[in-house]
Amino acid sequence: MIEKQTRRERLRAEATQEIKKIALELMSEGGPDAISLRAIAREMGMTPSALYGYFPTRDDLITTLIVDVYSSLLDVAEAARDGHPAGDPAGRVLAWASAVRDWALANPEGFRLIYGDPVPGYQPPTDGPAADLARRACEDLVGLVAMIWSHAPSTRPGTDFAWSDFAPQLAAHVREAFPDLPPAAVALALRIWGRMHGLLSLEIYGHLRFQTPHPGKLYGAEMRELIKSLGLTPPE
Amino acid sequence: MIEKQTRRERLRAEATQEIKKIALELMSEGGPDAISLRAIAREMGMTPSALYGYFPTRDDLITTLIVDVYSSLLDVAEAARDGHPAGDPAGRVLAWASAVRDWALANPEGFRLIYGDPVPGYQPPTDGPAADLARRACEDLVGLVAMIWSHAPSTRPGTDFAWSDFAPQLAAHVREAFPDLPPAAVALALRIWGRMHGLLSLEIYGHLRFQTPHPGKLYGAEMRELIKSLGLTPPE
DNA sequence: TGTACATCAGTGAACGCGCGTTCACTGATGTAC
DNA sequence: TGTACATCAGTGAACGCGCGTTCACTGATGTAC
Repeated sequence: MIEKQTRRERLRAEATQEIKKIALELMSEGGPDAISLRAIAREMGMTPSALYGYFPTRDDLITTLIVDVYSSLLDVAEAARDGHPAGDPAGRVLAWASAVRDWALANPEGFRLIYGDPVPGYQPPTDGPAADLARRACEDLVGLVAMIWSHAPSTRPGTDFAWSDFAPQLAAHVREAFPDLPPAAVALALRIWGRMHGLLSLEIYGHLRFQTPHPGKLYGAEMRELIKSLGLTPPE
Repeated sequence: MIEKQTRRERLRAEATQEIKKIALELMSEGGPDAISLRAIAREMGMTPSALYGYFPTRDDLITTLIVDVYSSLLDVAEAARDGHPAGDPAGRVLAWASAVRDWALANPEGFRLIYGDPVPGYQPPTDGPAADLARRACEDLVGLVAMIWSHAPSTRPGTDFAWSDFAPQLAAHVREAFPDLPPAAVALALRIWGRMHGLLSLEIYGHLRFQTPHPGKLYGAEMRELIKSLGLTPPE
């Protein structure tokens, strides 16, 4: 009996998964606004109203989609980073950065969902799970920078940053987790984020198409130069 | 009589301008898909069908908008660059980069129009004026790098790039315009583009909101470190 | 300067479309005795 | 094991909406004599 109850739940979970999968496919074909409940229903051979048994509203679907997709990105990136030992900071950073790009190329719709124009009419919640994930991404980066900072204390970007240059919540969190880290390290983390995001979003949005057939080479060069500028030696 | 003929044309030009202005306002309020002929007509106190006297179709409006906006960005950036003498490469680069950011902050809708998700259902032409403008932007950047290259031949990013790493058209154009420039310089130009675009699009799309109250300081630090890494000394 | 005609900006009604969402319902799947 | 009931996934019709685009038209502005 419990098993049968579970069967219903399993079917329900599978249907939910299929809805999300089809939503992403639709988006990959027609942009963010192609995610319509009617189109999903059509694709699934269902009635539009049937979807209301799974998501109370279209915006809830979108929110769920973003959280799912963002989590998967971070999971993949963190796993790649942790594939290298703590003694190999350059390897950890490069693995993390490469994983982010690989994921974005494999899931361009997901990348657009997270970083692109908000879906028409969709207002992202300022708190809640999505904001938590953004914070987690930022913490990952600061963690990587902290690791580098402790390994290669030689050359440092000299720009003077103060804790007041960052959001209070971020500043407080960093100072607690990494008491020895100066504000300039946080600035560096955000700048690294910018460097990755820049080449990546140009590539994903097709703006490098007419410039280079090997966007990955640019990305790699950028990351390796970053490593070098921090006093570490990148792998071959 | 010619004067009266001209008057009609002037009114027509003014109406065209107003259509475009309102389209951008609508987009700034409601995202790219808020650009609807009906909404524009509503805002102008006209009938939707009246707009067909100015643009044959909605997509033509969008294309015109993109070209307009992109041109204004490049005009502003080039003017800022040319406000510094040829003997001051760092000044020229920084002025150019600052102007791009200032423009983007003043015209976030324009930035999204150029670099964001394509407007739903809109397919950007692979050639034509929009592609020309992208090429012009790229040439500006390569020009700046060429200028730096000739001023500070000391430290060079060592990554090995070949001409085959770039689109044939771009490679040919650069080799003709700057015969002494190595492929690595073109790679550097694209990487600089990425650095600017990264922080800028994170800022414009609101992803830095919860991280820092002074995104401009990050951008400035990034640009000044770039200058330094190329062996130039940034202004104070 | 005055009249007859041409131009052309804008009107208003209509078309077919896809959308999110609601609501009363049917019928199959699971549960309790 | 068999029957009576509850649950709940999915149906199908309907709502009101905004959209791009068309088409025949009106009426003001400009032109030619």
